[in-house]
Amino acid sequence: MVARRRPTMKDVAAHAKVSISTVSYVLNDSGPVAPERRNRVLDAIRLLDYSPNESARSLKRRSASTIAMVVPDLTNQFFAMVTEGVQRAASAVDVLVVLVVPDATEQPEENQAKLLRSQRVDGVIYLSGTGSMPAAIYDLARSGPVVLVDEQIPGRDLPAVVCDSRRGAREVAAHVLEQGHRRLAVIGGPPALWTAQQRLAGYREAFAGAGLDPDSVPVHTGDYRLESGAAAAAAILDGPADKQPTALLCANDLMAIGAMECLKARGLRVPEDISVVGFDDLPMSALLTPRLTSVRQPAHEMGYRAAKVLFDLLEGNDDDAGELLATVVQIRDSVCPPRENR
Amino acid sequence: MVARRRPTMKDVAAHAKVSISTVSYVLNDSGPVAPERRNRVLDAIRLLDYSPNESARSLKRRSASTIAMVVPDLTNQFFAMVTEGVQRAASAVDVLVVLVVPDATEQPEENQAKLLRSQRVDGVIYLSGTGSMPAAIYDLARSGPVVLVDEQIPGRDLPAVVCDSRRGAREVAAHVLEQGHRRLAVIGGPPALWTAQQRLAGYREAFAGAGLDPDSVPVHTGDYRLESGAAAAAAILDGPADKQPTALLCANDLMAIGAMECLKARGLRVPEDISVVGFDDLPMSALLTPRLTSVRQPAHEMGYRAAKVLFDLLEGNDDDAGELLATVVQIRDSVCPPRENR
DNA sequence: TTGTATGCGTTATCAC
DNA sequence: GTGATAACGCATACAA
Repeated sequence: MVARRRPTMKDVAAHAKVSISTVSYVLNDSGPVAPERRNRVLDAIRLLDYSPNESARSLKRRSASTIAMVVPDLTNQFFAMVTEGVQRAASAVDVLVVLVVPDATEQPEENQAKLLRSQRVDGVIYLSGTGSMPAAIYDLARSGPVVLVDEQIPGRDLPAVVCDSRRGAREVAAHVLEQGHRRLAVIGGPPALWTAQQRLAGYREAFAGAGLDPDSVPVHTGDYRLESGAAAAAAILDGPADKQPTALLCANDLMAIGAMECLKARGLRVPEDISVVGFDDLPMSALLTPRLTSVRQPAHEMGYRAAKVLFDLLEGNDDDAGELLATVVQIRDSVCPPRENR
Repeated sequence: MVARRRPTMKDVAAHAKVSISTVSYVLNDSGPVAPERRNRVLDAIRLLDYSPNESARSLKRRSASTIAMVVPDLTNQFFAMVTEGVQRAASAVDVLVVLVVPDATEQPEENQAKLLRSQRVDGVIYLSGTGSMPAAIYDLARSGPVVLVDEQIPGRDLPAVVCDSRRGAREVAAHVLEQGHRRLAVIGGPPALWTAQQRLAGYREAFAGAGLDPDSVPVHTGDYRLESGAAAAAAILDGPADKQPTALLCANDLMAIGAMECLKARGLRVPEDISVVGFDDLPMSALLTPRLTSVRQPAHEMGYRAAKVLFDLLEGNDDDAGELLATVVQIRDSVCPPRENR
């Protein structure tokens, strides 16, 4: 393979026997050019297999046509879907998406901030998964637009695209209550996370709506990961025998799955012995045994919208949007009436 | 937020009362500079919160410090893990990864080729998932380095990082045969895909090794997706009642899962009525009921290695590496001896 | 050791 | 309609 130099506009101009500016004009039709000469240019471009050097363009235009997507863990299908949504929106407008997966063992702050300042990306879409980045993030936001997905930072008002988690949580909880459950337990997410707070709030609304004292329902705190769900379930089962819950409300599917694993390991059946619901409706959740009742978030759509918001911001439109996307409860097999009602 | 112009080297130079080149020298320590002046520069940089414009750098250096990762579907956890591996390797050397998820509805060829030619990326890591891109890919390879992951193109010799699928397949199949199964059926992947061919070959080796005529084992062709596994299973069950298989060898987990769904829907139990094995060992596979016996591929490692190979190529080292990575069979609950041996 | 000047490939301004 | 030409921000050969 001969490592030949890529052709530049100059080469094209020479071949087409026109000036460089003319080539530029046809490339961006940013100026008038006689039909005949335009064709000569087009031909030369094809002939030389020319394509513009985007680095030079970026330099000139002061914009990289690139955004960054920060995501904690691609293996989580929910995050993967959000990311795909971002990708889709970006590629529709010819924008590149660079993937940033902060390594837990380093402190990403400086790196990410540097990335944005380096002008290699015009903006960033941020999904921390932990809710723990106020300082770093906010620094970022001073150098360029940042939009949050699936989370929100209480104090500061960064644009964010989120779901109505509270409503979704209220609805699944209501479903469980309708089945007759009265002794419940919640496995919640990281208290620092907005979504975790919202879901908890939603559960409590449902409790109150069903005449249950929200404060009477024990809340076990997890971290949205599978293992923490299992641990919480174990803690619950190890609690006083006389008030074992008949249903577990888990703030996400991963923890619900962990909880189910734990129950299974202890010989308990779901839902006959204990009902379980999750949140997120991961693709895999419908493949479990029993199929997990959950709340679907439009993950792909969230990513897509977030990207749109970012693009708006980049174009100067201060269209903060910010409506809550809708969730929908997926009723499946992991819930049934409690034993005493059967 | 005042949209102030980002500082340039010139500004730094002015503040530090040195020339532009001196600033450049300390930035890349590409030249000698007196300690005292170096400090002045460093201070100015900090003071102005300066960071170099990477577009300008790319233009000058003729390299973007960016690679592209082409992946068909992030929702597939195997692909997600490979991608994370790539990301990890890249961020270790300060290289950006742009994510390309070809939309099935467009023809990606031209777009991708253009991306590479535009010099926004220095190289590409390619994972088609379908094996169907000879032309487009090969075009790509003329404009810059391309390395394949988890696949290989028969005719042309592009660098590729793959696993020893054949061996893994041989080993699971052997495991199944050891359990006493003699009536088997294979649900294979897309015949165009190298991995599918390898796995099929591995199965056949095991058959032969167990004294079975490889040609006597029916092969149903799927496309590596869940639905196709279900369809294939349905086709098998609808076959002649007198030679129903006692075990299903599925060329990947997704199809195995689809098959299990189908079996379950028809009231068949796994593994009591029929054993099932997969390939890939997706994280979710160990969470199914029954837990799926599968072959683990070091997905993360594959991505990591692929990125390494690409970087070597970019630095001119023609280190094609190319050893096969090892797989390891994960024996779990979806296989048991056939009924007649119990 | 330091500074000046030129070029990287494009875009855009301004004469012609 | 068209074509010089000056930036864009940085790196570097070369002169001082």
